[in-house]
Amino acid sequence: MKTVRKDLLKRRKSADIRKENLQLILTVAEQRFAEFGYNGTTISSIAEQAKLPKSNILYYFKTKEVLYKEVLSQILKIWMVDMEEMTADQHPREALRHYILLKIKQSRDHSNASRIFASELLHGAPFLREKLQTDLKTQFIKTCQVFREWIAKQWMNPVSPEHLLFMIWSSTQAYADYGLQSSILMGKEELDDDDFETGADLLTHLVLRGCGIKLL
Amino acid sequence: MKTVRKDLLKRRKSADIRKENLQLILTVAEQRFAEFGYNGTTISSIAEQAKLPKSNILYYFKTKEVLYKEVLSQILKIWMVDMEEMTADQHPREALRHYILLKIKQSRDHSNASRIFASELLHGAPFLREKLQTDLKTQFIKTCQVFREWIAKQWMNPVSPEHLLFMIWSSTQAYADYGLQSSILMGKEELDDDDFETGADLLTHLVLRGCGIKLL
DNA sequence: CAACTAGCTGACCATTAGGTCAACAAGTTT
DNA sequence: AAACTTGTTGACCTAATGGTCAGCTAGTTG
Repeated sequence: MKTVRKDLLKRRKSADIRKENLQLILTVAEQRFAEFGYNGTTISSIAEQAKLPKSNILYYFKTKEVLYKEVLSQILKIWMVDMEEMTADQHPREALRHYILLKIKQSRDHSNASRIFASELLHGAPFLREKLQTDLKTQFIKTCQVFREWIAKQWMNPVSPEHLLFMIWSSTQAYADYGLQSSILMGKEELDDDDFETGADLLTHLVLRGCGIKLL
Repeated sequence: MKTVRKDLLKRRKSADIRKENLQLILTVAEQRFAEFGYNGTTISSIAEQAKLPKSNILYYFKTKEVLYKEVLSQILKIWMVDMEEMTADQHPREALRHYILLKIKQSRDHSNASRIFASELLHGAPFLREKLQTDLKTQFIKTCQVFREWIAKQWMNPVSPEHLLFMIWSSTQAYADYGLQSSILMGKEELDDDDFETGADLLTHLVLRGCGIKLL
């Protein structure tokens, strides 16, 4: 295999090799961690699936913990981006609708990342605590502030910003976390596009109506 | 210790011993599994916390898997009870409000159980799949049917029963699963009674208004 | 109280997992 | 192409973990 590649595609530069392997390992690791959790995932199993020897994984990531943290840090970024887009000058009708849609899409498109994040929280966020207390908290406070301004402008009813945000997070997150349960209960192999759409619609509707936001 | 107990409380009967120890082990195991997951929990750590020798745990539960399954099966029961209470002849206003309240209380009072359940689902429900497909699915279908009848009676808008139920599950469940995250973000040690109440109120409000159920 | 059963436990074992290392191969630089 | 850096890997080590077992003690029963 490798010799073939070498012959066909010339020799790979060191920098490329590094980049490719890092990416490969991170991708595979994300899959495994999502499915089996931190303790349930072995370096060997990652190696096997990546078709690399175990030692090679350890060459790029000194320890399993380092690898896991690397995976995690990428996830938190993804998780926070969408929130930044909501600003006080937007109308909550569009802003919330948009945010909910993005968040549900994320559950579909980055299901592994979402699940790792959830699992981490579930078990007390041992590796993520600090970042939660700093990065995410900052963003959280900002977003709550946006909600408060919307309330001040009487664009929405005075609901608790914190709890509203939790509620949106959990409901959207659920399409990743509990996607399996849902599909089992509905007798499907997997949730389909329609499910994600119905979910997004329902949630948007509940939130907008529940917060007394005019639907236009 | 033991000799003291024996002297003070007479000798314990075999049956009692069995019952007490089983209960003790199950309780401790639930704590550990909730905090560290299946793979992250060692029999030794359970033994240590229960102040029993490891062998004694293995005496009552042949394997770790057996113990875990026993913990799980108790959980699913708890998880399903509340749902049964909703029936078509009740008005959704009271029925849903009541259900949401119970479910959130459950997140508070049985936080460990809730988290184990969540973790199990998150990782593909390896030990629970069957029971989901049978017991829970049956109840799920029943409850969706109740929702449909409410819709037929025009007591609520025609929303997707399945997705509505998912949404209630995830939002209430969140107070157990993400309780830690929430408290970190709000700068508290723990979620307090007030939080649970605010959460329940908000969610109830969103659901009732969002489903067009008259608030009285 | 003798025979029996249930509860208890330390010593032991096999497997596995994370991680090290030394030696070699492949790229890079001068 | 020699010297050097980066990438690769199998063999090896150590610690932990799930689980067994033989022998013990404590309750039960005829």
